[in-house]
Amino acid sequence: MDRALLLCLYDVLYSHYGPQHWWPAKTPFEVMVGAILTQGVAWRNVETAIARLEESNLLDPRALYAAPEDALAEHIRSTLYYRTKARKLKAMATLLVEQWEGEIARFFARPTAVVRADLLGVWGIGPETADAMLLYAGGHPVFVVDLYTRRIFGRLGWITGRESYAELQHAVQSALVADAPLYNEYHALLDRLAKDTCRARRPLCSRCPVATGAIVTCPAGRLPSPP
DNA sequence: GCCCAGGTGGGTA
DNA sequence: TACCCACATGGG
Repeated sequence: MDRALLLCLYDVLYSHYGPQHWWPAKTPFEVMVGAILTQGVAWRNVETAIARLEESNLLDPRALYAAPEDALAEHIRSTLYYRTKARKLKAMATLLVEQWEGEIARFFARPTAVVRADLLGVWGIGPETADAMLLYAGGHPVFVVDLYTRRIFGRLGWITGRESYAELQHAVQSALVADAPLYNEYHALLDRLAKDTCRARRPLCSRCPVATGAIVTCPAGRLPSPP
């Protein structure tokens, strides 16, 4: 992954869209809950579930840990696979309460690799969810690779699309400095771009700043034209 | 009515 | 390892 191209794309997106203010949550624990609930669904479906959990005072590790799984499931029906996700939330709360007394800050205040291994050990938390939690709840400098990231990089011709999660993450992280605020904003901007283009079934070359001419004049001046 | 949305775990070849 | 499938709502 080319450092100059990555930074160029970032600059173009940031100047076009501005800061995205991710993650939209009041507490780190709410980020962790949201990271599980958003698996495989659009964020708007998650918002109603988060609101219902908040109304019932369940956006707290101990409260979630103590709540019956079936009752929990009813609160999050809007997020698809709600029974599965209720089980995932309980698994996460079990780790945080039984091993960390519900103290999120202390849980994250360890080396990135150690926290990541703990998260990946929880049933229902895979690499993308673990990294979203590390970055947006714990402030750890890990680049989150999601479907949107793959689509954008793929359409720019930067990747083949067959790379593994770890390969893509390593490619980005080794090209950029380890910088949590940068990774935070970059991921959010890629998401925004993808929603404006890929998901709307719109070609990358219309309505997309990558092809509006901004790229052509970027300092690196080497971004390939979209197909 | 039909398709798909910010993933993960489990099963099979 | 590399697919394939279940999970099971809501909006376009």
